[in-house]
Amino acid sequence: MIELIQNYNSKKIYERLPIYVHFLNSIQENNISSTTISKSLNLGEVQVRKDLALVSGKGRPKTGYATKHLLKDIKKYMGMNHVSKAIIVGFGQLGKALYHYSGFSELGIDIVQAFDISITNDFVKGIEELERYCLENKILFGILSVPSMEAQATADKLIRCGIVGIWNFTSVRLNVPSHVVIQNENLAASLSVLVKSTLDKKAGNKLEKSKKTNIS
Amino acid sequence: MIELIQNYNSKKIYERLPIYVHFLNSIQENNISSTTISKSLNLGEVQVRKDLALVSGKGRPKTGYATKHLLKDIKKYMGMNHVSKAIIVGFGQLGKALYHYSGFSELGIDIVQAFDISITNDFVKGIEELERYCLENKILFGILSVPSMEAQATADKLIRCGIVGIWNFTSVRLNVPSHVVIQNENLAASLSVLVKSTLDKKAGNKLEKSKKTNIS
DNA sequence: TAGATTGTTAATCGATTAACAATC
DNA sequence: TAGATTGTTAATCGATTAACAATC
Repeated sequence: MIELIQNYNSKKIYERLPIYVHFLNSIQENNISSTTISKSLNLGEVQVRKDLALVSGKGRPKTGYATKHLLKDIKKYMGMNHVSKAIIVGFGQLGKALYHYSGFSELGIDIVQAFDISITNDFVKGIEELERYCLENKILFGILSVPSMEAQATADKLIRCGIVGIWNFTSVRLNVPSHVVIQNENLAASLSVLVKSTLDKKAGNKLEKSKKTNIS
Repeated sequence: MIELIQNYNSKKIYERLPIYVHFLNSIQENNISSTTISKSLNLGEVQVRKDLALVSGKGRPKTGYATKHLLKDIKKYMGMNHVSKAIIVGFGQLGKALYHYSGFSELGIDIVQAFDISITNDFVKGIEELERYCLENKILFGILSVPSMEAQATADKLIRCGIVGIWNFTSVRLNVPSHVVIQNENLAASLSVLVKSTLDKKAGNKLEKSKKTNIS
């Protein structure tokens, strides 16, 4: 008999692991249990345990996990043990806000430079310097916060500069070659989801269901 | 025989419908096919058709959907046919960027006012005016972009003001009563997902899998 | 009529949760 | 030993995709 077990680790776990990292950084205890984590973060107890088992599996019954050790394992798994350098293109209000956002560094991400067509202050370089800068500094990640009109052209340029991961804040659905990863951050759509979910709940639906009942 | 069919409409569809709205607003054609939509937005053809069937179901073989009609049906389904008023608390760089973000209005969302502890310009009111403003104007949605330290206390205050949907940009996992909907927008975690996914792809994994093979 | 396109059922894939055995 | 907690398998739930019938 041949048995094939595939232990998938879902994409969703990638969203939760940074949350654990942030939490573990904030506590003092040397040991922490999955129960405590799950309660603090409003996540399922089993889910937390499964996540941790996948990336660490060094928990001990009764005592839980060694905080430091767990943190190290999660960071290693997520590639946070070395710094990932990212640049921003489009230094409007959103680009500026992201540039100064403080939550990235504990996750091993460093926004090293911003670019824009107009140089408004010391933080930003002109777009014409983009290519040389990215190639010289081996930048892999780009944050796209330009006007929609320029989204695709700018993405194309980023890819020519060696960027392989694009965080896309524009409303344009980018076309990119298969070696490039796009993460869309559609703020307007996201707020819409909140509005609709809230209206659903007010109307008494968890999620709307339509039910057909056939009796034959 | 009793047959029970439940036609779930997933949460995920709520993320796609605004994307369709934006796309439909951008085209000139009177009719549009699901094939064209799916190609333009890089979505599965069947998925688009299923989404549209759920909210409209007025497509015609050979011609597709009447653009105007489809747009109306999606908007109605999502509650975009009336304006949802939202306020922002925390007028730092991120709050400012969101306040001036232009993508919300076509989705029926209007950010009507910003609040902060310090009144830095004409757009913002002092936090002490929050309660009266929200109650008087029947505000249901709040955007939380305050420092993490004040996140929970501010959320509590919002809820006392009648807010039932909170778009949470802080890294705090809020505790709220069951009638309140939270949508977490964890920017740091989101960029982490991009980094990890990109590193995966570079390493040649679609998604990492661990395989156990037992032969007995 | 032929072909393009919709709409729906069934199958597959992916993610979470429940149950419970293992262990410190 | 008892009890708290981990780790894992099986079951359930949710979302997408494939196959194909219906129809303009």
